[in-house]
Amino acid sequence: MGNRTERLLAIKNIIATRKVSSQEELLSLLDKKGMNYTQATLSRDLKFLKVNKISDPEKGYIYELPDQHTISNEIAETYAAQGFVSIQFANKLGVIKTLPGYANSIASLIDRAGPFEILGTIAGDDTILLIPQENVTEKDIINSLILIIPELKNKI
Amino acid sequence: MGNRTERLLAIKNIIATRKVSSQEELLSLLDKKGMNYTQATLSRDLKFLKVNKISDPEKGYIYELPDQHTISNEIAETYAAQGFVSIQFANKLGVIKTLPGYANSIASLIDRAGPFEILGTIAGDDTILLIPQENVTEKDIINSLILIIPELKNKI
DNA sequence: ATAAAAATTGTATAAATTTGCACATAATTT
DNA sequence: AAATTATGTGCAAATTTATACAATTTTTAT
Repeated sequence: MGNRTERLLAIKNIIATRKVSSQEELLSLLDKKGMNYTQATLSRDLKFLKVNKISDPEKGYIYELPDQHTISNEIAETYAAQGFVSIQFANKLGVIKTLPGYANSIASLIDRAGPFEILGTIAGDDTILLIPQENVTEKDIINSLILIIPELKNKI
Repeated sequence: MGNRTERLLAIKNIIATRKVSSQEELLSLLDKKGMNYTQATLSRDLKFLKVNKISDPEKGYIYELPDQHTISNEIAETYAAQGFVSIQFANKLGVIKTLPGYANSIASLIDRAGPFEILGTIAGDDTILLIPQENVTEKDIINSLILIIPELKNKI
């Protein structure tokens, strides 16, 4: 019946709007809207809606609608990979060379992904300094970079 | 017991490589590599690595490294929004007009996101036919589109 | 319109994940 | 070097999420 559809829409709406980190929480938010169901139903709904649970600095983990994610793709990555020229290591530091002007955007991509292998980066105009975590090998660093920008695989 | 960094790398590696859908499963995969810990440790590790749990058609939900996602929506989305011209509704159907040649890529974006409000799409060269789910309003459809391509907000 | 099949949901329970506590080990300070 | 502090981990309890089953409603086919 229309009831389920209505509930699914409400759930999508809530999750798109606020940070929800458990089904119980979602349950009580729906309750306030006069829709009252049980946690089991929400479990099924979330699966149906393909809702993901993703890391959030504030609340640990929160639900997220799948759409957002799925979107970004080759276009973005290709664009990033385009500016990448090379990477070399010396004295436990990594140095990435990029086309002029690309360093900052690539570095920010790395920073945003924030893999634990990489403590941080400093970017100039066509150079990125990359500070690795201790006990992490060059190969580990490269793997984590490829994970962030898959197209790099062909350029390293 | 090996060291933590080594374990974290192994976990990243496993998750990047295969579809893992529970910590127990991950536990036994590590076990096979001679690394043996407890599920509680993995729980903490996954949180540390900001690993997400995302919907997967095969295995229900699987772990995914955060990198992939986060990458860079703007570029891809802007690109998509660029081709969007208008949307209109008639007889319970939606019709999206796009710039010539854009219809397919935009439609595939919608299909990939697969919001339940939209049963499916059919794309020509500059037109997308959009078949809504029953009992879903035009506003619901538009909201779900905006969720997929936020930049559309200004063009609708 | 009616019987059969399919879908929806709650209840109870199982399974999966997180967390408090205790303890060991490593790092830092004095 | 001793003392203090921080970090990592297992265990068990608590919390959160998923599911088997049964009751109920909706849909489909006859």
